[in-house]
Amino acid sequence: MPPTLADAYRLVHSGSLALAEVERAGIRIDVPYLEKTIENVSSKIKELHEGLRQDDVFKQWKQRFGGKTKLTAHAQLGEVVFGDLGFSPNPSLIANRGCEQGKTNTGKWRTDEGSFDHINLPFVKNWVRWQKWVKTRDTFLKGIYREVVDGYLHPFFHLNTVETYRSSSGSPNFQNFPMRDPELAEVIRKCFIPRKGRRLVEIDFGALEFLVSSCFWKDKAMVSYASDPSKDIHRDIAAKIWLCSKEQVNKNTRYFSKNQFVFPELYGSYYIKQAQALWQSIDEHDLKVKDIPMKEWLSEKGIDRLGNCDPREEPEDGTFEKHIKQVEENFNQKMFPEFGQKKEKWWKDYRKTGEFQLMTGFIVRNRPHSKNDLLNYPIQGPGFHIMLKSLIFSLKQIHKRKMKTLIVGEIHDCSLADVPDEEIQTYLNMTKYIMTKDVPRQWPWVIVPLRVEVEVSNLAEDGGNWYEKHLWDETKGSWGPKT
DNA sequence: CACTGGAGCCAC
DNA sequence: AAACGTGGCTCCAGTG
Repeated sequence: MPPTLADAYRLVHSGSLALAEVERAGIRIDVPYLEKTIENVSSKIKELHEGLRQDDVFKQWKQRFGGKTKLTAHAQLGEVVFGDLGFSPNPSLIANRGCEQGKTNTGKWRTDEGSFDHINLPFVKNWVRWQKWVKTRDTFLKGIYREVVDGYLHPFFHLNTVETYRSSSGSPNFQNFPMRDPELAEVIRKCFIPRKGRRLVEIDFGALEFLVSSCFWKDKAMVSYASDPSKDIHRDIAAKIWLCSKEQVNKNTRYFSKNQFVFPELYGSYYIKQAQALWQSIDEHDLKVKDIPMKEWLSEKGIDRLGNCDPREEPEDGTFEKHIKQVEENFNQKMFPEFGQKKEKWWKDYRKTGEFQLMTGFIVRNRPHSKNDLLNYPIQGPGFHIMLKSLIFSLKQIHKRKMKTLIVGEIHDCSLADVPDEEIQTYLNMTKYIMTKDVPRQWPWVIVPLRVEVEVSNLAEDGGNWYEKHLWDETKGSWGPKT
Protein backbone atom coordinates (compact mmCIF):
# COMPACT_ATOMS: atom_id res chain seq x y z
CA MET A 1 0.00 0.00 0.00
CA PRO A 2 1.47 3.36 -0.98
CA PRO A 3 1.52 6.04 1.70
CA THR A 4 -1.80 7.80 2.22
CA LEU A 5 -2.68 11.33 3.21
CA ALA A 6 -3.06 10.02 6.77
CA ASP A 7 0.55 8.78 6.62
CA ALA A 8 1.59 12.22 5.44
CA TYR A 9 -0.25 13.78 8.39
CA ARG A 10 1.54 11.50 10.82
CA LEU A 11 4.88 12.48 9.30
CA VAL A 12 4.16 16.17 9.76
CA HIS A 13 2.92 15.56 13.29
CA SER A 14 5.96 13.68 14.51
CA GLY A 15 8.14 15.93 12.35
CA SER A 16 6.83 19.00 14.16
CA LEU A 17 7.61 17.48 17.53
CA ALA A 18 11.09 16.50 16.33
CA LEU A 19 11.85 19.96 14.94
CA ALA A 20 10.55 21.58 18.13
CA GLU A 21 13.18 19.56 19.95
CA VAL A 22 15.81 20.74 17.48
CA GLU A 23 14.75 24.35 18.04
CA ARG A 24 14.86 23.95 21.81
CA ALA A 25 18.33 22.41 21.75
CA GLY A 26 19.90 25.32 19.88
CA ILE A 27 23.37 25.72 18.46
CA ARG A 28 26.27 27.05 20.46
CA ILE A 29 27.62 30.32 19.13
CA ASP A 30 31.12 31.66 19.61
CA VAL A 31 29.90 35.07 20.73
CA PRO A 32 33.30 36.74 21.29
CA TYR A 33 34.35 35.63 17.80
CA LEU A 34 31.06 36.86 16.37
CA GLU A 35 31.43 40.27 18.00
CA LYS A 36 35.03 40.56 16.84
CA THR A 37 34.07 39.50 13.34
CA ILE A 38 31.28 42.05 13.09
CA GLU A 39 33.88 44.67 14.03
CA ASN A 40 36.40 43.42 11.49
CA VAL A 41 33.89 43.20 8.71
CA SER A 42 32.68 46.68 9.59
CA SER A 43 36.19 48.05 9.19
CA LYS A 44 36.48 46.33 5.85
CA ILE A 45 33.16 47.85 4.80
CA LYS A 46 34.27 51.26 5.96
CA GLU A 47 37.49 51.00 3.98
CA LEU A 48 35.70 49.95 0.84
CA HIS A 49 33.15 52.72 1.33
CA GLU A 50 35.89 55.31 1.76
CA GLY A 51 37.58 54.07 -1.41
CA LEU A 52 34.36 54.43 -3.33
CA ARG A 53 33.80 57.97 -2.10
CA GLN A 54 37.22 59.02 -3.30
CA ASP A 55 36.80 57.53 -6.74
CA ASP A 56 36.23 59.91 -9.64
CA VAL A 57 33.15 57.96 -10.58
CA PHE A 58 31.61 59.02 -7.30
CA LYS A 59 32.09 62.69 -8.26
CA GLN A 60 30.09 62.06 -11.37
CA TRP A 61 27.51 60.23 -9.33
CA LYS A 62 27.13 63.30 -7.08
CA GLN A 63 26.82 65.57 -10.07
CA ARG A 64 24.04 63.44 -11.37
CA PHE A 65 22.05 62.93 -8.17
CA GLY A 66 23.13 65.84 -5.95
CA GLY A 67 21.42 65.77 -2.56
CA LYS A 68 19.63 62.55 -3.46
CA THR A 69 22.94 60.70 -3.85
CA LYS A 70 22.76 57.32 -2.20
CA LEU A 71 25.60 54.87 -2.69
CA THR A 72 23.44 51.89 -1.78
CA ALA A 73 20.82 52.62 -4.42
CA HIS A 74 21.15 50.09 -7.22
CA ALA A 75 19.06 52.21 -9.57
CA GLN A 76 21.46 55.15 -9.19
CA LEU A 77 24.47 52.94 -9.89
CA GLY A 78 22.78 51.71 -13.05
CA GLU A 79 22.11 55.25 -14.23
CA VAL A 80 25.72 56.28 -13.62
CA VAL A 81 27.39 53.28 -15.23
CA PHE A 82 25.10 52.55 -18.15
CA GLY A 83 23.66 56.05 -18.54
CA ASP A 84 26.32 58.68 -17.81
CA LEU A 85 29.46 56.61 -18.36
CA GLY A 86 27.92 55.03 -21.42
CA PHE A 87 28.84 51.40 -20.80
CA SER A 88 26.81 48.91 -22.80
CA PRO A 89 24.97 46.19 -20.96
CA ASN A 90 26.83 42.89 -20.72
CA PRO A 91 26.32 41.30 -24.15
CA SER A 92 26.83 37.76 -22.86
CA LEU A 93 23.86 38.04 -20.51
CA ILE A 94 20.62 36.53 -21.59
CA ALA A 95 17.81 39.05 -21.66
CA ASN A 96 14.61 38.23 -19.77
CA ARG A 97 11.53 37.78 -21.87
CA GLY A 98 9.97 41.11 -22.73
CA CYS A 99 12.96 42.93 -21.28
CA GLU A 100 15.42 45.20 -22.96
CA GLN A 101 19.00 43.88 -22.80
CA GLY A 102 20.46 44.65 -19.39
CA LYS A 103 17.22 45.88 -17.84
CA THR A 104 14.83 44.49 -15.25
CA ASN A 105 11.10 43.93 -15.56
CA THR A 106 10.41 47.44 -14.31
CA GLY A 107 12.66 48.99 -16.94
CA LYS A 108 15.55 49.84 -14.64
CA TRP A 109 19.15 48.82 -15.31
CA ARG A 110 20.08 45.44 -13.99
CA THR A 111 22.72 45.82 -11.30
CA ASP A 112 23.37 42.27 -10.19
CA GLU A 113 26.96 41.07 -10.15
CA GLY A 114 26.83 39.45 -13.58
CA SER A 115 25.73 42.69 -15.21
CA PHE A 116 29.20 44.12 -14.57
CA ASP A 117 31.34 41.15 -15.54
CA HIS A 118 32.51 42.83 -18.73
CA ILE A 119 33.27 46.21 -17.15
CA ASN A 120 36.84 46.72 -15.94
CA LEU A 121 36.18 49.68 -13.72
CA PRO A 122 37.63 49.52 -10.19
CA PHE A 123 34.71 51.54 -8.87
CA VAL A 124 32.22 48.94 -10.02
CA LYS A 125 34.24 45.95 -8.84
CA ASN A 126 34.65 47.57 -5.43
CA TRP A 127 30.99 48.49 -5.24
CA VAL A 128 30.03 44.83 -5.75
CA ARG A 129 32.58 43.75 -3.15
CA TRP A 130 31.32 46.36 -0.73
CA GLN A 131 27.72 45.20 -1.12
CA LYS A 132 28.78 41.60 -0.63
CA TRP A 133 30.34 42.37 2.73
CA VAL A 134 27.41 44.55 3.76
CA LYS A 135 25.13 41.58 3.15
CA THR A 136 27.47 39.29 5.03
CA ARG A 137 27.40 41.57 8.03
CA ASP A 138 23.81 42.74 8.05
CA THR A 139 21.99 39.60 6.96
CA PHE A 140 24.15 36.82 8.30
CA LEU A 141 26.36 38.02 11.14
CA LYS A 142 23.90 40.47 12.65
CA GLY A 143 21.07 38.06 11.92
CA ILE A 144 22.78 35.55 14.16
CA TYR A 145 23.78 38.08 16.80
CA ARG A 146 20.26 39.43 17.14
CA GLU A 147 18.86 35.99 17.96
CA VAL A 148 21.52 34.64 20.30
CA VAL A 149 20.29 33.85 23.82
CA ASP A 150 22.85 32.96 26.47
CA GLY A 151 25.32 31.86 23.83
CA TYR A 152 22.89 29.71 21.87
CA LEU A 153 21.00 30.25 18.63
CA HIS A 154 17.54 28.73 18.16
CA PRO A 155 16.47 29.10 14.53
CA PHE A 156 12.90 28.12 13.71
CA PHE A 157 12.14 25.18 11.44
CA HIS A 158 8.70 25.19 9.83
CA LEU A 159 6.72 22.45 8.11
CA ASN A 160 3.69 24.55 7.23
CA THR A 161 5.01 27.18 4.83
CA VAL A 162 6.30 25.44 1.71
CA GLU A 163 4.13 24.35 -1.20
CA THR A 164 6.22 21.26 -1.94
CA TYR A 165 5.99 20.14 1.72
CA ARG A 166 9.64 20.79 2.30
CA SER A 167 10.66 22.72 5.43
CA SER A 168 11.66 26.32 5.82
CA SER A 169 13.69 28.12 8.46
CA GLY A 170 13.81 31.60 9.89
CA SER A 171 14.97 33.97 12.64
CA PRO A 172 17.57 33.51 11.38
CA ASN A 173 17.26 31.27 8.35
CA PHE A 174 19.56 28.38 9.15
CA GLN A 175 19.31 27.00 5.63
CA ASN A 176 21.11 29.65 3.60
CA PHE A 177 24.38 30.44 5.31
CA PRO A 178 27.15 30.87 2.70
CA MET A 179 28.93 27.72 1.67
CA ARG A 180 30.31 28.06 -1.86
CA ASP A 181 32.18 31.34 -1.46
CA PRO A 182 35.03 30.14 0.78
CA GLU A 183 35.75 33.63 2.10
CA LEU A 184 32.20 34.20 3.29
CA ALA A 185 31.70 30.60 4.41
CA GLU A 186 34.72 30.82 6.69
CA VAL A 187 33.77 34.10 8.34
CA ILE A 188 30.21 33.00 9.04
CA ARG A 189 30.40 29.29 9.71
CA LYS A 190 33.14 29.77 12.29
CA CYS A 191 30.45 31.31 14.52
CA PHE A 192 28.88 27.88 15.00
CA ILE A 193 30.72 25.73 17.52
CA PRO A 194 30.10 22.51 19.44
CA ARG A 195 29.41 22.46 23.14
CA LYS A 196 32.30 21.52 25.47
CA GLY A 197 33.64 18.01 24.97
CA ARG A 198 31.69 17.68 21.74
CA ARG A 199 31.91 17.82 17.96
CA LEU A 200 29.57 19.08 15.28
CA VAL A 201 28.48 16.28 12.99
CA GLU A 202 26.86 16.94 9.62
CA ILE A 203 25.34 14.00 7.76
CA ASP A 204 24.14 14.47 4.20
CA PHE A 205 22.33 12.14 1.90
CA GLY A 206 24.49 11.81 -1.19
CA ALA A 207 22.91 12.77 -4.51
CA LEU A 208 19.46 12.67 -2.92
CA GLU A 209 17.63 14.55 -5.66
CA PHE A 210 18.80 12.26 -8.40
CA LEU A 211 17.99 9.18 -6.31
CA VAL A 212 14.46 10.41 -5.57
CA SER A 213 14.06 11.29 -9.22
CA SER A 214 14.85 7.70 -10.11
CA CYS A 215 12.34 6.45 -7.54
CA PHE A 216 9.63 8.67 -8.91
CA TRP A 217 10.07 8.08 -12.64
CA LYS A 218 11.20 4.47 -12.25
CA ASP A 219 13.14 4.86 -15.47
CA LYS A 220 15.25 1.75 -15.87
CA ALA A 221 18.44 3.51 -16.90
CA MET A 222 17.97 6.17 -14.26
CA VAL A 223 17.54 3.54 -11.55
CA SER A 224 20.64 1.83 -12.83
CA TYR A 225 22.68 5.03 -12.60
CA ALA A 226 21.30 5.63 -9.12
CA SER A 227 22.05 2.10 -7.94
CA ASP A 228 25.51 1.51 -9.35
CA PRO A 229 28.26 3.53 -7.66
CA SER A 230 30.62 2.94 -10.56
CA LYS A 231 28.25 4.77 -12.89
CA ASP A 232 28.21 8.55 -13.14
CA ILE A 233 25.39 10.26 -15.00
CA HIS A 234 26.98 13.69 -14.84
CA ARG A 235 30.25 12.46 -16.28
CA ASP A 236 28.50 10.59 -19.07
CA ILE A 237 26.33 13.57 -20.05
CA ALA A 238 29.38 15.84 -19.83
CA ALA A 239 31.12 13.65 -22.40
CA LYS A 240 28.18 14.15 -24.77
CA ILE A 241 27.90 17.88 -24.15
CA TRP A 242 31.60 18.60 -24.55
CA LEU A 243 32.15 16.03 -27.30
CA CYS A 244 34.95 14.24 -25.50
CA SER A 245 35.55 10.82 -24.02
CA LYS A 246 34.40 10.00 -20.48
CA GLU A 247 38.04 9.97 -19.41
CA GLN A 248 38.51 13.50 -20.73
CA VAL A 249 35.74 14.90 -18.54
CA ASN A 250 37.21 17.00 -15.73
CA LYS A 251 35.82 18.46 -12.52
CA ASN A 252 34.70 21.68 -14.19
CA THR A 253 33.09 20.21 -17.28
CA ARG A 254 31.28 17.67 -15.10
CA TYR A 255 30.10 20.39 -12.74
CA PHE A 256 28.48 22.45 -15.48
CA SER A 257 26.98 19.41 -17.15
CA LYS A 258 25.33 18.59 -13.83
CA ASN A 259 24.09 22.04 -12.89
CA GLN A 260 23.35 23.52 -16.31
CA PHE A 261 22.06 20.49 -18.14
CA VAL A 262 21.07 17.41 -16.13
CA PHE A 263 19.20 19.02 -13.22
CA PRO A 264 17.59 21.71 -15.36
CA GLU A 265 16.45 18.97 -17.77
CA LEU A 266 14.92 16.95 -14.93
CA TYR A 267 13.06 20.05 -13.76
CA GLY A 268 11.72 21.21 -17.09
CA SER A 269 14.29 23.50 -18.62
CA TYR A 270 15.04 23.09 -22.32
CA TYR A 271 17.89 23.15 -24.78
CA ILE A 272 17.94 26.87 -25.59
CA LYS A 273 18.32 27.94 -21.98
CA GLN A 274 20.78 25.18 -21.30
CA ALA A 275 22.86 26.01 -24.38
CA GLN A 276 23.00 29.68 -23.43
CA ALA A 277 24.04 28.95 -19.86
CA LEU A 278 26.66 26.39 -20.85
CA TRP A 279 28.07 28.63 -23.60
CA GLN A 280 28.41 31.49 -21.11
CA SER A 281 30.21 29.24 -18.63
CA ILE A 282 32.86 28.28 -21.17
CA ASP A 283 34.50 31.71 -21.02
CA GLU A 284 33.45 32.64 -17.51
CA HIS A 285 35.07 29.55 -16.05
CA ASP A 286 37.72 28.89 -18.63
CA LEU A 287 36.50 25.39 -19.51
CA LYS A 288 38.94 23.09 -21.24
CA VAL A 289 39.24 19.58 -22.61
CA LYS A 290 42.71 18.27 -21.87
CA ASP A 291 44.61 21.56 -22.15
CA ILE A 292 42.64 22.87 -25.07
CA PRO A 293 40.34 25.85 -24.50
CA MET A 294 36.76 24.69 -24.95
CA LYS A 295 35.83 26.99 -27.82
CA GLU A 296 38.87 25.82 -29.77
CA TRP A 297 38.00 22.21 -28.94
CA LEU A 298 34.39 22.60 -30.07
CA SER A 299 35.47 24.45 -33.17
CA GLU A 300 37.57 21.44 -34.17
CA LYS A 301 34.39 19.40 -33.85
CA GLY A 302 32.58 21.76 -36.17
CA ILE A 303 30.82 23.97 -33.61
CA ASP A 304 31.96 27.56 -33.80
CA ARG A 305 29.07 29.62 -32.44
CA LEU A 306 26.14 29.55 -30.03
CA GLY A 307 23.37 30.15 -32.54
CA ASN A 308 20.42 32.54 -32.53
CA CYS A 309 18.61 30.84 -29.68
CA ASP A 310 15.27 32.00 -31.00
CA PRO A 311 12.54 29.54 -29.98
CA ARG A 312 10.68 30.30 -33.22
CA GLU A 313 13.58 29.16 -35.39
CA GLU A 314 15.04 25.76 -36.03
CA PRO A 315 18.68 25.91 -34.85
CA GLU A 316 21.29 25.96 -37.60
CA ASP A 317 23.87 23.27 -38.21
CA GLY A 318 27.25 23.96 -36.67
CA THR A 319 25.78 25.80 -33.67
CA PHE A 320 26.13 24.85 -30.02
CA GLU A 321 22.38 25.34 -29.69
CA LYS A 322 21.73 22.65 -32.27
CA HIS A 323 24.19 20.33 -30.56
CA ILE A 324 22.53 20.72 -27.15
CA LYS A 325 19.17 20.12 -28.78
CA GLN A 326 20.50 16.77 -29.94
CA VAL A 327 21.91 16.00 -26.50
CA GLU A 328 18.47 16.74 -25.09
CA GLU A 329 16.70 14.48 -27.57
CA ASN A 330 19.17 11.73 -26.80
CA PHE A 331 18.57 12.23 -23.07
CA ASN A 332 14.79 11.95 -23.32
CA GLN A 333 14.42 9.41 -26.11
CA LYS A 334 17.45 7.16 -26.01
CA MET A 335 19.01 7.30 -22.57
CA PHE A 336 15.89 7.73 -20.42
CA PRO A 337 12.90 6.92 -22.62
CA GLU A 338 10.61 6.09 -19.70
CA PHE A 339 11.32 9.48 -18.15
CA GLY A 340 10.61 11.05 -21.54
CA GLN A 341 7.23 9.33 -21.86
CA LYS A 342 6.02 9.19 -18.27
CA LYS A 343 6.36 12.91 -17.72
CA GLU A 344 3.84 13.54 -20.49
CA LYS A 345 1.33 11.19 -18.92
CA TRP A 346 1.97 12.64 -15.45
CA TRP A 347 1.11 16.09 -16.81
CA LYS A 348 -2.00 14.83 -18.65
CA ASP A 349 -3.32 13.14 -15.52
CA TYR A 350 -2.88 16.35 -13.58
CA ARG A 351 -4.80 18.26 -16.22
CA LYS A 352 -7.71 15.88 -15.68
CA THR A 353 -7.83 15.95 -11.89
CA GLY A 354 -6.23 19.27 -10.93
CA GLU A 355 -4.25 17.60 -8.20
CA PHE A 356 -1.36 15.22 -7.67
CA GLN A 357 -0.01 13.11 -4.86
CA LEU A 358 3.56 12.78 -3.69
CA MET A 359 5.14 9.40 -2.98
CA THR A 360 4.95 10.23 0.74
CA GLY A 361 1.17 10.68 0.62
CA PHE A 362 0.93 14.47 0.50
CA ILE A 363 -1.63 15.87 -1.92
CA VAL A 364 -0.94 19.07 -3.84
CA ARG A 365 -4.12 20.91 -4.81
CA ASN A 366 -3.66 24.41 -3.46
CA ARG A 367 -3.61 26.25 -6.79
CA PRO A 368 -3.14 25.64 -10.50
CA HIS A 369 0.35 24.39 -11.22
CA SER A 370 2.68 24.70 -14.16
CA LYS A 371 4.21 21.81 -16.03
CA ASN A 372 7.51 22.45 -14.33
CA ASP A 373 5.90 22.33 -10.89
CA LEU A 374 4.70 18.87 -11.79
CA LEU A 375 8.29 17.86 -12.49
CA ASN A 376 9.78 19.47 -9.41
CA TYR A 377 7.40 18.96 -6.50
CA PRO A 378 7.44 15.13 -6.52
CA ILE A 379 11.23 15.20 -6.15
CA GLN A 380 11.74 18.12 -3.81
CA GLY A 381 9.08 17.14 -1.25
CA PRO A 382 9.82 13.43 -0.82
CA GLY A 383 13.57 14.12 -0.84
CA PHE A 384 13.09 16.22 2.26
CA HIS A 385 10.73 13.65 3.78
CA ILE A 386 13.46 11.03 3.63
CA MET A 387 15.65 13.34 5.67
CA LEU A 388 12.81 14.22 8.06
CA LYS A 389 11.90 10.62 8.79
CA SER A 390 15.56 9.86 9.44
CA LEU A 391 15.75 12.76 11.85
CA ILE A 392 12.66 11.55 13.70
CA PHE A 393 14.06 8.02 13.98
CA SER A 394 17.43 9.33 15.16
CA LEU A 395 15.85 11.35 17.94
CA LYS A 396 13.83 8.33 18.99
CA GLN A 397 17.02 6.28 19.30
CA ILE A 398 18.82 9.08 21.11
CA HIS A 399 16.04 9.08 23.73
CA LYS A 400 15.85 5.32 23.97
CA ARG A 401 19.58 4.98 24.51
CA LYS A 402 19.61 7.98 26.86
CA MET A 403 22.27 9.64 24.73
CA LYS A 404 23.37 13.23 25.24
CA THR A 405 23.64 13.93 21.52
CA LEU A 406 21.56 16.90 20.35
CA ILE A 407 20.30 17.44 16.83
CA VAL A 408 20.59 21.17 16.29
CA GLY A 409 19.69 21.89 12.67
CA GLU A 410 18.49 20.60 9.33
CA ILE A 411 19.01 21.73 5.73
CA HIS A 412 16.67 19.77 3.41
CA ASP A 413 18.93 16.77 2.84
CA CYS A 414 21.21 16.92 5.85
CA SER A 415 21.20 17.26 9.61
CA LEU A 416 23.59 18.87 12.03
CA ALA A 417 24.19 17.35 15.45
CA ASP A 418 26.18 18.33 18.53
CA VAL A 419 27.69 15.07 19.71
CA PRO A 420 29.70 14.23 22.86
CA ASP A 421 33.01 12.73 21.82
CA GLU A 422 32.21 9.43 23.53
CA GLU A 423 28.95 9.08 21.56
CA ILE A 424 30.41 9.72 18.12
CA GLN A 425 30.78 6.09 17.06
CA THR A 426 27.33 5.14 18.31
CA TYR A 427 25.72 8.16 16.73
CA LEU A 428 27.32 7.63 13.34
CA ASN A 429 26.65 3.89 13.19
CA MET A 430 23.10 4.33 14.38
CA THR A 431 22.29 7.21 12.05
CA LYS A 432 23.84 5.59 9.02
CA TYR A 433 21.74 2.51 9.68
CA ILE A 434 18.58 4.59 10.02
CA MET A 435 19.26 6.58 6.86
CA THR A 436 20.30 3.69 4.63
CA LYS A 437 18.32 0.77 6.06
CA ASP A 438 15.39 1.69 8.34
CA VAL A 439 13.89 4.48 6.29
CA PRO A 440 14.07 2.70 2.92
CA ARG A 441 12.52 -0.37 4.54
CA GLN A 442 9.55 1.67 5.73
CA TRP A 443 9.02 3.20 2.31
CA PRO A 444 8.96 0.60 -0.47
CA TRP A 445 8.90 3.39 -3.04
CA VAL A 446 12.58 3.91 -2.22
CA ILE A 447 13.86 1.49 -4.86
CA VAL A 448 17.49 2.62 -4.97
CA PRO A 449 20.16 2.41 -2.28
CA LEU A 450 20.59 5.56 -0.18
CA ARG A 451 24.03 6.76 0.83
CA VAL A 452 25.43 9.06 3.50
CA GLU A 453 28.26 11.57 3.59
CA VAL A 454 29.65 12.38 7.00
CA GLU A 455 31.59 15.43 8.14
CA VAL A 456 32.87 15.94 11.66
CA SER A 457 34.42 18.98 13.34
CA ASN A 458 37.21 19.05 15.86
CA LEU A 459 36.32 19.05 19.54
CA ALA A 460 35.21 22.38 20.98
CA GLU A 461 38.47 22.44 22.95
CA ASP A 462 40.46 22.12 19.73
CA GLY A 463 38.77 24.98 18.00
CA GLY A 464 36.08 22.91 16.34
CA ASN A 465 33.51 24.79 14.33
CA TRP A 466 31.07 24.38 11.47
CA TYR A 467 33.53 25.71 8.88
CA GLU A 468 36.44 23.54 9.83
CA LYS A 469 35.06 20.04 9.42
CA HIS A 470 36.52 16.87 8.03
CA LEU A 471 35.16 14.07 5.89
CA TRP A 472 34.87 10.91 7.93
CA ASP A 473 34.22 7.41 6.75
CA GLU A 474 33.72 3.97 8.19
CA THR A 475 35.86 0.89 8.16
CA LYS A 476 34.34 -2.19 9.81
CA GLY A 477 31.99 -0.18 11.98
CA SER A 478 34.66 2.21 13.16
CA TRP A 479 34.56 5.84 12.07
CA GLY A 480 37.44 8.23 11.60
CA PRO A 481 38.84 10.94 9.33
CA LYS A 482 38.93 9.89 5.70
CA THR A 483 42.46 9.27 4.52
C1' DC B 1 4.28 55.47 9.90
C1' DA B 2 3.00 50.78 8.09
C1' DC B 3 2.99 48.19 4.44
C1' DT B 4 4.26 46.15 -0.21
C1' DG B 5 6.61 44.59 -4.43
C1' DG B 6 10.90 44.41 -6.90
C1' DA B 7 15.59 43.29 -7.08
C1' DG B 8 19.25 41.03 -5.36
C1' DC B 9 21.70 37.16 -3.04
C1' DC B 10 22.26 33.30 0.10
C1' DA B 11 21.03 28.00 0.51
C1' DC B 12 19.31 23.20 -1.19
C1' DA C 1 2.26 28.15 -24.69
C1' DA C 2 6.18 28.09 -22.12
C1' DA C 3 10.71 27.49 -20.82
C1' DC C 4 14.37 24.40 -13.76
C1' DG C 5 11.94 24.48 -8.53
C1' DT C 6 11.50 25.89 -3.26
C1' DG C 7 12.50 29.21 0.43
C1' DG C 8 14.25 33.85 3.89
C1' DC C 9 16.16 38.30 4.47
C1' DT C 10 17.51 43.07 3.31
C1' DC C 11 17.33 47.24 1.01
C1' DC C 12 14.99 50.66 -1.80
C1' DA C 13 11.16 53.11 -3.63
C1' DG C 14 6.54 53.82 -3.88
C1' DT C 15 1.69 53.83 -1.78
C1' DG C 16 -1.89 54.97 1.43
